[in-house]
Amino acid sequence: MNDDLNQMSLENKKLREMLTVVWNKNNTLQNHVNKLMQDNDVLSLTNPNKRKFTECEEGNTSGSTDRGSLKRPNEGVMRVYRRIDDPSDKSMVVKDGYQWRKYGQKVTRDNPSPRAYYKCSFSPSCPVKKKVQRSVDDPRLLVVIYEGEHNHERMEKEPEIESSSKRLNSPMEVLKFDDVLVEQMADSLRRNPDFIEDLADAISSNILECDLF
DNA sequence: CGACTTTGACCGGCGC
DNA sequence: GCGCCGGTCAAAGTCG
Repeated sequence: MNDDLNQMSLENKKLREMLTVVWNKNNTLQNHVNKLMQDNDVLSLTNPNKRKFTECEEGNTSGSTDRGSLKRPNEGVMRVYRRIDDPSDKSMVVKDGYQWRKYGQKVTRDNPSPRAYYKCSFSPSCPVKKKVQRSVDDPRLLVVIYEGEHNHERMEKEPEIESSSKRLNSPMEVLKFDDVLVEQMADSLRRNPDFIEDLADAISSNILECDLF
């Protein structure tokens, strides 16, 4: 009886360790996928041949030295992704605690969904603008590009969560987002014969390792 | 009536 | 110089 219990607790311990490893790998993979999605959306929002410096990846401040007429890159430019439940919803409203006034909408060449232009309407002196457009790859994903910095406080303490647009703040929302990501990853990987082969190798080698354990 | 949205026109940068 | 394209303007419409 005690042997059985010891055996079970040992197996339990092994399983827990394996789960930890899998969990860590999953996190690493998800970070990688997020990064890839961001890179992908950068390319889909801006024509790669005519990419402007003002729309480069956030945080990249290299190359900020004055080179002729080139604008300084990434000054106050921030990119945010919002998931929406209903891809047919055309409102593209993103609640972020500030009040925005729409001043234009355009269909861009490389993305069939229109891009909406907003200005911060709280203060006439506030220079912040934002652009909202659906991702060309995933219509359920809104890409919001903020330009500039607010020179005033937020209007609302917390952004209101609407059915059409949600922030990925709560654990449940993160899980939901993760589910979709995993779905997409699995789908794309299933179509890759090399991956299936590698997966089979990895599983077989893993089974051998476990047997030796 | 004021604030906001819609939408066609216009402007400037860029490539050819 | 011309055409394309993204960004902005502004008049008209809509809504509460």
